[in-house]
Amino acid sequence: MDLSLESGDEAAASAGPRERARAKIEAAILSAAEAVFAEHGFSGASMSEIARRAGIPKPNLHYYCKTKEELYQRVLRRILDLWLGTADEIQADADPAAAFSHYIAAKIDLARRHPLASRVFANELIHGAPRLGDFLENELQAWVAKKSKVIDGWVKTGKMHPVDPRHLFFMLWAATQTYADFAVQIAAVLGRKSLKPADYDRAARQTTEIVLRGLGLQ
Amino acid sequence: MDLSLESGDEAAASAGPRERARAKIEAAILSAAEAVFAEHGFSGASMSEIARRAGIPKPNLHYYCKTKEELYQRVLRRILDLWLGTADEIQADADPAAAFSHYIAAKIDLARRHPLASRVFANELIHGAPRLGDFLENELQAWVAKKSKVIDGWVKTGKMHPVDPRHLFFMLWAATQTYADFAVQIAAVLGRKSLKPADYDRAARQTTEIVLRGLGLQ
DNA sequence: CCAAAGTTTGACCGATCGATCAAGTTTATT
DNA sequence: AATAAACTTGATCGATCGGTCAAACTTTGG
Repeated sequence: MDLSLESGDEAAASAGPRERARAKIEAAILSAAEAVFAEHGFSGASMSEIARRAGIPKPNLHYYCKTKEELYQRVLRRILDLWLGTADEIQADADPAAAFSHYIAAKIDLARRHPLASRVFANELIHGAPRLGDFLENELQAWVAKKSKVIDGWVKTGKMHPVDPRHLFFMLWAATQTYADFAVQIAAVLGRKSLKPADYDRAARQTTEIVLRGLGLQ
Repeated sequence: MDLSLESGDEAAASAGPRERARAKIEAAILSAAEAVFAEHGFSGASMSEIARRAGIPKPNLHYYCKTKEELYQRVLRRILDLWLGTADEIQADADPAAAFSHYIAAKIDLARRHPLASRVFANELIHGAPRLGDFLENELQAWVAKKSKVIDGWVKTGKMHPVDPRHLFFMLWAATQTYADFAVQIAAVLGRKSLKPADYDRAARQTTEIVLRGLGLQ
């Protein structure tokens, strides 16, 4: 049964103090790394700063993550799983209006709760995704193909105006993630130091309205 | 009249071979710098690689641009002017539907013709705009305020559904620039090596349709 | 034709980077 | 208690970075 199998990062359920300490340190490392990678990009991020923010000496950081590349891959993988976890509402038997409403709300909520993750991913894409492996061509494309079939179905049954589902997703991704990736710009235009909950709410409401009406769902 | 005033980069109209050579070199430098900054970000970009792509030795690059910071500022300034130059169609006496159509088309055309510029700007925003000075708070905010008044006017005269113009701009910026900033992702999902003209056309058409209908303009 | 100014370039500098090492400490096992 | 394994850390390495220097070369103006 192998109950001693470590489940990765944080699920140190019933374990000795060593496992628990290790889980805590690895969590601190991943959190610090995400912040530094989001702020400075891969090249600009330094292992020294990540170690400092995680509260450990630099050689100790290398003990847990052999190379900067490996640390980045760990951070990235966590983000990709977060990314693919959304949009379970878009299914054939769902109501299109409700599904898109929920999707937009969920995506903007993701931007609010995980802005650093979004920025690391955006940074990776901007620079040509040199460290993303085959995620885009395999996992993401399959994800889009599956959801596109659902939307094509809605179109064929006259439930919404005809659209190219793929470009629709590009638009939804962009319109929602912009509130994480380009938050500085948005905050500056809105005259704030940082975005408030009301800003995200208004963004979600207006984006939903325009998109639903634009798709003939309202 | 001071006809000898150099107008900056390339307008070496009637000048000696030295001025013309200088203009050509500076153009090569800015072009190379834009490409390298877009690909690697500020920290990741190296003066050596910029010099190599511009076809000159590194000390010669420093002769034309004292520091990496100064070179980046020059590249950035050129991009910001390009950015603010769009959207002259959004004016009080214009037809809203035509104005938004033209704006979306112009923005996507900008993404197609200047993807590197868009990526440098996006990269700057993602990392908190540490080198953007007061552009966001001054120039951009004023730009948005001016255009927002126009849109507010259209709303008050019942020409379109009520919206918060600022969030509308966030959506339009995101939906159009995504075709430059995240072109790798889009190309991968569409199953292409790089985006084709038809992709941009379809993007512009569908984005325009959804937005116009969403704003009650169609 | 000559001196001054502008331009080019190989060699080099200190700083910082990712990564390693070796010696230490702490914890788990028997 | 003893041994092995896991973990910690100051010191240090070679590589690369942005930037400089001084000596050469080229154009310009008188």
